[in-house]
Amino acid sequence: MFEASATQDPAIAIDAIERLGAREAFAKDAEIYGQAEPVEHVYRVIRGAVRTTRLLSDGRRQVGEFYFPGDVFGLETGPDHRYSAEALSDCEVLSVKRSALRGDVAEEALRGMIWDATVRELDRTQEHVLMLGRKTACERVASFLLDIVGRTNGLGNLPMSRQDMADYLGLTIETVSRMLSQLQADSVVEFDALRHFRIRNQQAITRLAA
Amino acid sequence: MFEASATQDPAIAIDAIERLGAREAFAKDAEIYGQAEPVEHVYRVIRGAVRTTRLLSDGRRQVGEFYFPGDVFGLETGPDHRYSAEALSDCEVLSVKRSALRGDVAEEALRGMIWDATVRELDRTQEHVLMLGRKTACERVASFLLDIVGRTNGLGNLPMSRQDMADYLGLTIETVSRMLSQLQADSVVEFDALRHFRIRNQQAITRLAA
DNA sequence: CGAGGGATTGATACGTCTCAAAGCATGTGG
DNA sequence: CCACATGCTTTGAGACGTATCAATCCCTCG
Repeated sequence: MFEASATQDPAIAIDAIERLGAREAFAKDAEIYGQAEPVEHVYRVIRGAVRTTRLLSDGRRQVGEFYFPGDVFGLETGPDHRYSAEALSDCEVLSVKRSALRGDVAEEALRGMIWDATVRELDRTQEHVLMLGRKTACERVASFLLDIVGRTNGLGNLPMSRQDMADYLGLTIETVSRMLSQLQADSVVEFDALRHFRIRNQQAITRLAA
Repeated sequence: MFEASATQDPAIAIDAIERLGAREAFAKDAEIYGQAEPVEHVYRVIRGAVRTTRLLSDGRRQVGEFYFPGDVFGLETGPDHRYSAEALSDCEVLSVKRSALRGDVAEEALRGMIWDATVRELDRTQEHVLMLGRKTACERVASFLLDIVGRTNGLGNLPMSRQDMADYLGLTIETVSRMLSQLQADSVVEFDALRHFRIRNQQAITRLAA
């Protein structure tokens, strides 16, 4: 259960979800599932990007995570979703009914994939806790940019708005904007468009990410 | 794998870990495992309490979680620990070698228990993210007290220091202390000892926890 | 090309941190 | 059993970082 999935060919799991999964398309900002809805499916991003969000009663919003092609989401654990999931851009996802996973020994590979995804999710969530608990605004933004680059093959594309970034980083939109401006002024990164940047000083951004 | 564990008798899993696990005792502040050590065991608290912590390079500390009797910890996911675990008080834990879990169909119940514990861990970590990202100091402290009461059968015992609380809540020790004083002044809680309190106004603390 | 909404920048307010001192538990030795 | 020493906790004053409010900018899309 633990080490097995690390050593097996990931293509087997991909094959399993592709055989069982239904392809679905969502328009930008469409809800994929809602907070407090029952957990019925597991999803995998094919194209585009997805965010999960959670609302406090007075409207404060926290973004749980961003998901890119290949990422699995919807792994939440209770009977009901605690986060809702929305399309960041027009996107396509594969979805598999959780009930399809029960008792079928042939889908062991798919289970392994879900275990791996859960483990990765926990890992990333723990990193998120460290960031929100102990990093400064500048460090959070730097960490975020570095993380995005690492997850998207070095392309500095930001499919999310500044508000989404702020709600992920536990900051306001103005603070995010100021930090981005500052990083650019310090020649750490360079934006050639609102949502596209490149790293100009790898060493500096790595140090700033703390 | 998903629903199965929810419907099965938890006593079976408890039995499995008790049969396989080795009982170990740790003195207050002793390290159970260290950051960057290989992940070899899974643990369950028998008596006392445990904290997991993570250090930034410059010494800033984040407490990941507190664990009480019955809780499973050490579930971290990569080959190496990203958090270290320490005894909050003199305590006893059961530990099971992860390698003992591999390929043994008879230990399915134990696997189910680990799945459940991982899921609970993810759940709590997501709650932690929301708290650190979007709650005020007062709300964090109120949430924390409420959580502790919920996890320890209504006993308002705090086995951790103010510093541990601060590092869990992403605050300083002084701010935690001020918020506790304020909650007490407002008759929301009452401390009869440094580490023992009771809730005086359930409605108020629930509202403050946001 | 013009309208609209997101993003940036600026000035100020506020919450939390920092530094410092005093208070209070806990444990030790007389 | 008391007195003291030690370390943790509380309280206070001031500094700092981020939020808030407001105006302008500038992309994007129609």
